[in-house]
Parts: sequence; C-alpha cells; structure tokens
Amino acid sequence: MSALPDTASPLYEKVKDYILTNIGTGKWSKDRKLPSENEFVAALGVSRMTVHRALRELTSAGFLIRLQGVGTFIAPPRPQSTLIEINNIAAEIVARGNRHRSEVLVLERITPTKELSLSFEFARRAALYHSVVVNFENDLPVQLEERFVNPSLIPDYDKQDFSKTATYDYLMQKTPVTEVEHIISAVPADAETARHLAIDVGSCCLLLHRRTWTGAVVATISKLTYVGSRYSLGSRYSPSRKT
Amino acid sequence: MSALPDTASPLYEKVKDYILTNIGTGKWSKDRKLPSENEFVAALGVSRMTVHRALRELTSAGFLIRLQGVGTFIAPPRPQSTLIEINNIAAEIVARGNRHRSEVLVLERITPTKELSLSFEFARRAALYHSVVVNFENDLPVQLEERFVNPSLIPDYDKQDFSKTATYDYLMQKTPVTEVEHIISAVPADAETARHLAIDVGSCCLLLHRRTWTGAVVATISKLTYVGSRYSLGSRYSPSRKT
DNA sequence: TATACATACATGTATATACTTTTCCCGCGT
DNA sequence: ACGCGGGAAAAGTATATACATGTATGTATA
Repeated sequence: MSALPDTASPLYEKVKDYILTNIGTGKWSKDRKLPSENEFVAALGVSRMTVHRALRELTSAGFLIRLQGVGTFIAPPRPQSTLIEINNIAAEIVARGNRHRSEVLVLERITPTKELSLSFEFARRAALYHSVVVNFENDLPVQLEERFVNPSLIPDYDKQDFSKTATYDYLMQKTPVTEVEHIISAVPADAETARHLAIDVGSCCLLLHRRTWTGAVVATISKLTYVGSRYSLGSRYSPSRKT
Repeated sequence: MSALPDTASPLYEKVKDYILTNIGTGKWSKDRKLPSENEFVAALGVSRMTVHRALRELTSAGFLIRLQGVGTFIAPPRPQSTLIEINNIAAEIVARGNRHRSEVLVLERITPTKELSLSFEFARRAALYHSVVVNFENDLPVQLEERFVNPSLIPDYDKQDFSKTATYDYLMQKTPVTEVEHIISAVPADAETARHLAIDVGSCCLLLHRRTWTGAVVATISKLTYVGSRYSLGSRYSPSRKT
C-alpha cells in the first residue's frame, strides 16, 4: 500500500524519489498544486516531519517552490545561465608547469576613502589592510592584484610574507567565503598598471573585480588586472552534476 | 547566557551563524573535533534536532564534515575556484530596462576549415552552420556574436529569424547542454570587429570563447566579443545555496 | 456594499523522545 | 602481546506534538 520502494535508503530519500518520479512522469501537472504535507502523510503512511524534510530538500535543490499558507508547486525550468570558474592564479601557473613568483609592492594598514568604506558596508570609517602584489609566470608579469581586507576577519594580514604564500591561499585558509560578487570587464592599462606589468599604456587588460563575504560581513575587495595578451580565464563546467 | 544573537531569524539559522562565526574567528582549531550535538545542546539551550539541522545544512554546504560515530570537523578549504555566471545578453539587457535589438550579418551553411573541424571533434570534414549577429542595447552595439553550430543536433538553424529570437534562446530550447567550456580574454578590436561594433580599431574588448556539448558531441562554438567600455560580465554567487 | 473578523488550511519551526548505526576505546582473558 | 567483546559516544533517522506564520475565504456587521 505504501507506494514507496523497498530499498535500504532512508525514508525521506524514498519520499524524495517518489515525488521526483511523479514529477518526471507528469503525473502532477506543471501548474497545479502538489498534494499537501498532510495528504502525503495519509497517502504514504509516514510522519509529517519526514514528508517535510523531503519537500524542503527538493525545494532547496530547485525542484519545487513552496509558499507558506498556499501550497507546493513544481519549479519552472532553471534559469538559462552558465557558470564559469575562476581559479587561483598561482596554482594555475604551477599546474601549467611554469614557475610562479610574486612581488609585494604594498602591504599596509590604511584608512579607507569614503567610497571604499561604503563598499565594505561599514557604518563608521574603520581601518583596512591594503596590498598590491604582482604575479609572474616565468619572470613575465601576468597579473596585478590589489586587495583590501577587513581586519576584523583577518587580523594579521599585514604580518604575512606574500612572496611566499599567495594572498588568495592565505585568505581562503583564514576565513570561509559564503558569497562572492564578480565583475569582469576589459579596460586599457593606465600608466601605473602598465609600469607594473611591463606593458604599453592602453594595452588591453582583463579586469576582475571581486567582493567576498563571510556571513553578512564583507571580507575582501579585490581588483585583479590580467595582461590581455598573456593570460585568459578558462573553465570547463558540467551543469549535469546535481544534488 | 545563550550566546546566540537576538534577531528575528529562525533558531537554526542563529546556530549556523554561531558556528560559522566561531570557525571564522578560529575559536575552534582547524583539525580538532567540534563540540558534539549534545554539547551544543548544553551550551546553547536548544534541542538536539535544531542543532542537528544546523550542522546538517552546514555540512551539505561544504563547511563541515561529519562522521557517524566519530564527530564533526571543519572541512578542508574548498577547491579554490569560484564560479561566475554568464547570462543571455538579450535577457540581461531587457532586465536592465533597456531596449534590445539584434542585426543578423551572416547566416549560412559552410564547409569548415580544418582547424574548426578539429575543434568540433569531427572525424571527417562535415558542413556547419555559421552565424554572425550584432546585439544592440538602445541602438548602441555592445556585442558581436559569431557562432558555429552542429547541424546534426540543430538541423534547421539556418531557417531561423534571429532578429526576432535570440540565438542563445533558440539553441537552449533545441538541445540540452551537458557541458560548457569557456575562455575569457581581453583583446584589441580588429578592423572588422571595430566596424561592426562602431568602435576604434584597437579598443579593448572582452572576448568570450565558448564550446558547448550535448553528450559527447560538440553542439556549438561561439565567439562573443563585448565592447569593453560598454559592457561587463557580473554575477553574485552564494556557494552555500547549492546542494 | 464594503470592511472587519473568524476560521480553516497550508507551510515553517521547535521540542522531546526513541531507536539505529557506526566508531572508538578500554579492559579482560588467553 | 594480542585479540576480542562490550560499553560509551556520536551522528542518523523517525515520530508525535505543539505552536507560529502566512494565505484564502466565508460570514457578520456597519
């Protein structure tokens, strides 16, 4: 009677499978309401908490949409977006079998401008760490990275030797990233950038602007400038990897 | 006493924040065991099920590793890559409240060069569809897209009117993408590109090279050139929202 | 007629409780 | 010294119950 398969997996997984199967076979039409939790309880003979867990996990996996007080619905097909991956530059260079070296130009504690303070979502003007590092691939500069770091999350950032440890590695190790914002654009090199990267003023550069959060707090703001003629961001991604 | 913040969010979220914060500040060292569920119950004054839910969600988000019968540990730093999203340009422009228009320059069936044939992983030299479209935002050209399409997957590509339907929409609708490869670089505009995009030769452009697969077959190869001064790719991503 | 209230129903959260499964470790016997 | 067995501890699952919160709807009243 139970309508659930007799496998060794936990009950809530069976309920998830049961629901996914019925969505897949079109038993429940795409725009009507699914059975309520209590109806599942009656139909399947499991407790409401178990049904609830199954429904909650399917919702967070993007299969369902639930409205409190209303009901459960099948989610529309996923937004048509593709993802690309951005890796740690030091690791990438080494992975290519090349030599990586970095040169620290600036590592200091600063009082931010009003605008920068705003980007950090600070209420008051608080001190920040500031670093500028050039990354070399086989003694050819390929990337200029400027970072601003929140001292409340990474208190000893300015004590590090970033010619030995990559800034990215250090930050990833010290604090978990819960959210990332990226803006990628193509810009001509200004005079200072050109000097540091040993390119002509006006050469094409890939500019990657990144903000990371740890919980509700902005952890870092980075401006990564790649020499267009020497570097590109690449990735291969399989959307099919699921829950 | 409770050590949990007094906000309006649900209890299990507070427990999650509490744990994430203590990981972030290094209160619990990276290689020792975290408190057990029952210890959290004693320390925070909430039920074990609530603690369990918080721990379970942090585990599925990749922050923790749990071993039944052993304990809870801080997960090693995640693979150091971050993901950014690339959306359909037509949809993006409309979402910004601007007017989108596209102009089809080329839509033809061609015999590919040897190199292109190789990129498609073709054994023999087979015909391809080829399209070149300029996308406008408020009558200003922002992107030049050149696509090569595998006729065996999308047989009637050359019969479409891509000034009405975006190529991206059409392709997404016709064939499921199982894998995507991206290469992003910054390049100066060549003469032809500059003419189509109404910019100076040598201006900075964002070049996005994309290959998509359907199963083991290469479905499309695209070269998307964005005007650097008029367009940037942006995204905000939460690693923890994924399952 | 229109607004306010009551009610029913849906999902969301929290707790107490019980039992299962897995692992670790200590002590005992050989 | 070695192995074995049992108990303690930890996470995993399942249930019953209660209450919270949001939504829709019908009814009574102004």
